[in-house]
Amino acid sequence: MGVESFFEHYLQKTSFFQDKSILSSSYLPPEVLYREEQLREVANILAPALKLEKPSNLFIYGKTGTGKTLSIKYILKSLMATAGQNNIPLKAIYVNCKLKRVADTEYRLIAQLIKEYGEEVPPTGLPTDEVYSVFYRLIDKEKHVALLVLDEIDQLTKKIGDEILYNLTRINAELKNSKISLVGISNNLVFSENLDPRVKSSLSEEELIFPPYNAVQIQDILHQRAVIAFQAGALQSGVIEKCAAFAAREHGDVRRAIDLLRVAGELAERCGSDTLELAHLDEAQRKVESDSIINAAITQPKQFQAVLYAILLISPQKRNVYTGEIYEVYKTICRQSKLNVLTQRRISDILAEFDMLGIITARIISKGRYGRTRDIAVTLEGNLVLKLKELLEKSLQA
DNA sequence: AGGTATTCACATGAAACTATTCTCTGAGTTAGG
DNA sequence: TAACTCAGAGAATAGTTTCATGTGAATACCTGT
Repeated sequence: MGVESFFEHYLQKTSFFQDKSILSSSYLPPEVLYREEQLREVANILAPALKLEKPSNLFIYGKTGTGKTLSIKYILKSLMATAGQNNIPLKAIYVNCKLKRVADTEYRLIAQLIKEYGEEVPPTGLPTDEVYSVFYRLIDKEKHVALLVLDEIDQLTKKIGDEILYNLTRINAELKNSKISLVGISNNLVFSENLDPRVKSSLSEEELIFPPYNAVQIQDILHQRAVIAFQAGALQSGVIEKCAAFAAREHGDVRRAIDLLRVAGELAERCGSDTLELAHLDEAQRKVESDSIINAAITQPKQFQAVLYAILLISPQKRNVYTGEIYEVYKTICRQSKLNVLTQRRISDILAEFDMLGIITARIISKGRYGRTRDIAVTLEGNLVLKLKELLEKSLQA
């Protein structure tokens, strides 16, 4: 079949997706299922903002994919709608603190807030105090209440400490006209434990926990979306159930389930099937996993790649690899590809990061008289290892 | 045999350094009046 | 004299190095039997 006729054929064929965007993580459904209680609480806590009183600061905990972000966005949306109808000067700002180069440092977070108020501040070169005073000026210019939602706030403090949170809680003392309330969202359930007590007490005036969804709930949520996302009859029976079961096993992460469903759909579509079958789900799961790992690996900087390549070179022969061995191999790799050789100290950190990313499994063991080291194992399946090795080799040549 | 003390090979932490990107300031220069 | 240019001082940030300290358990070394 020629390319042209392939395109023709492609156009003719109707997709069994009706609206794929429903399955993307940015989709905001008209109704949030199984979070009634949480929604009610959040609404209760934030409602005073409508009367221009400062709502209590709120802290929301819950594992990934438990609907935290979705719920908050949902609330903010209806809150703003009400405020708009009644001409209430209310401003809601949602910031994801994890986004690189957007809000992952104190300076950038404030800069981002300034942007939300319609002004710009240079990306660097200014003292942080300067940026703060610009922000104060902007926010205090006209009387209003600001709701500041900091998503993935634990990432922020992990990187740069909790000083910034202290500064944020102190903002109100500096303001004459306006008031600002903080809503922190964290994936880490024990986040506040290693926080400055002053910060902790003022930040968590109210606390809320989002429990994981169970399998039945995940099913309903998937169903709610699948009905609009797919053409009628596009799903083989049992697909949603199986998808939900996968996710429930992974501590109730709905986002994973939705991703899985979308990828399975794309897969099924690509191989020309009329329906989304159970087999596609299995394949999708493999694909999701290996894609994310490959992607993580090849977007790493050169030095990281060199380290990973070193690991992959040794790992087939041995079950357990130690830091020292990796470092030796790494050094020769560096010399071959004209990279400068980093310290073992640095490599140690890089290995720790790979562990966090889930590319390797590392645990610290003591070999008694023979020292202490990371015990590193590659958990990827053989096929993936080969593929990765190839990609890394190519990348390091260039 | 049983109990300590050592010791290894790193881990982990903190601080300092380097390079890059960007702003702001003020001295010196230029061009027009 | 006003406008312009350009070097230098300062900031923020990422990535790294340097220096310092921590650490779990296999071994070496005792000790008294």
